[in-house]
Amino acid sequence: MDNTFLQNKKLLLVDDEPELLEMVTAILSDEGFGNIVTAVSVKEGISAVQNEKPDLAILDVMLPDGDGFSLMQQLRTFSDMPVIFLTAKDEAADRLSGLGLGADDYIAKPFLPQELLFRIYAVLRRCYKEDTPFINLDGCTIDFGRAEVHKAGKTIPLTAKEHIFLETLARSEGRIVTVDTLCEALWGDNPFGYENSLNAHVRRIREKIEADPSNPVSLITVKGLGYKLNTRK
Amino acid sequence: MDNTFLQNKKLLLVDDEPELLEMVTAILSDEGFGNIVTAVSVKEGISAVQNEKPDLAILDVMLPDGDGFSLMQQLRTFSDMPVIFLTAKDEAADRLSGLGLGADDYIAKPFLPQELLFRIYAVLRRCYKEDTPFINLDGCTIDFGRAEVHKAGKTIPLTAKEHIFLETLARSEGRIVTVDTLCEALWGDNPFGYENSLNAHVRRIREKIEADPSNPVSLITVKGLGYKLNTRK
DNA sequence: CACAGCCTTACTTTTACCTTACTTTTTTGC
DNA sequence: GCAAAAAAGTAAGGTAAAAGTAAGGCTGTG
Repeated sequence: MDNTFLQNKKLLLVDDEPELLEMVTAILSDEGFGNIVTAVSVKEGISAVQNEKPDLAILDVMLPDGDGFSLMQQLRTFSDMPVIFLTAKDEAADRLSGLGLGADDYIAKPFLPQELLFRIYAVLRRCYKEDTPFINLDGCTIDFGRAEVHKAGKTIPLTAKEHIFLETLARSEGRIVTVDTLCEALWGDNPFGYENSLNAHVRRIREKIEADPSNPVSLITVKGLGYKLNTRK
Repeated sequence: MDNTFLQNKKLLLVDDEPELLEMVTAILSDEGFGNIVTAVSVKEGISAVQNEKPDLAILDVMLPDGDGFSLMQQLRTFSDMPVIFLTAKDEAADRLSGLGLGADDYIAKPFLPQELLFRIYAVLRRCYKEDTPFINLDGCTIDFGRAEVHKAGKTIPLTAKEHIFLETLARSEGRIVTVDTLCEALWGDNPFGYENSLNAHVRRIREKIEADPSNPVSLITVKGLGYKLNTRK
């Protein structure tokens, strides 16, 4: 199983013991995670989530100014990021409060480095499996890492906008993505007046990924609703 | 947190101890899971996955004709369904083999029923949170995320108006929705003079979702009041 | 039997999207 | 910093699918 694409996810670690922070950070860096943020309190944790927007939070249950559970509850008011709890005491009551709140996993100290890593991978994999760097379409494959389309032996480069467009569609594999959502992904806060430009991009993308751009089989328009990307498993 | 939508997921339980199968099945049924399949060996497990296509597998590590790990490895050759291991001995080595293979979680016996449930929810939520909402009707299912009807193996696309119409009805499943409400959902602020057009849509929708459009069983008219959508299950 | 309310079907209109060529903007290489 | 190339955006005419319209036909009710 190739998990390397998960290593560029940003991890947030909240614990008040400096040695533990250091140890875990070391384990994670060794493994290849290059994007680790730490915090030592509930307060710091909250602002770290808001400012850094990590992809996964690993929270100690015991914190100086509260506990990991209340930190998580506060998080949940504005984010549904995955959360793993870390705790000194392996008590059933604690496990249940954490999992009951909707945590994704729970690890009791002391833990083996390998177990921590595996659990992190398991959670990340499930949460971000759509971020895989490759997808297969009917007559071609898209390599998001390289921003390339491979079709009939040829390699066709994708432009920036095309890349975002396809990524947005790929993230909700097969389901309809509205024009509004796409415009927002492409043009940000003020995504108005670009509908026509979107059309032009659709055409150009079809020329790259479809065998017959005028009769698309992968990038499908759903009149009045949006577009969808048919992936081939 | 509302997890009820996860309770119609199909669970596969593989264990060779009848009492444990029975106990876990009882826990799950009590909780509201209505779709539980069991198997007692690696061989049975494999064929259960192929025939029943469950959404989650809960595997005992010890099985008469092999172990849960090899069962999982065989599964992985044709499915990436989520897997939770269940084991008598809580040994680190076991945990690591399971998680290392890409299992989603690992529960040591004896476990608290609550913990089992929470971990099942955590895994299901993670894996199916983006599931498109869909509903089952008498002879077909409607996939709203894809705007498609699946009937007798065929996939029939829904148009924008049909989509809104069905969504409006589905939202108050089974109850009567007035013509006024429907018109407002379809034509917004000034929903007058469209009653006839609504009729036409009703007909077209029935052609898509009913076995016999002239004798509807799902999309029912309630004379003088409106329409209702009979859902199954 | 007459009427109301809905069904059915064929037909017309409309709208959302396609297509293409062209213009403007951004990026790249020298 | 400039010119060339690439990417992105704009505009206009075309088209087919979707929506709307209308007319005649059922069916149950008073």
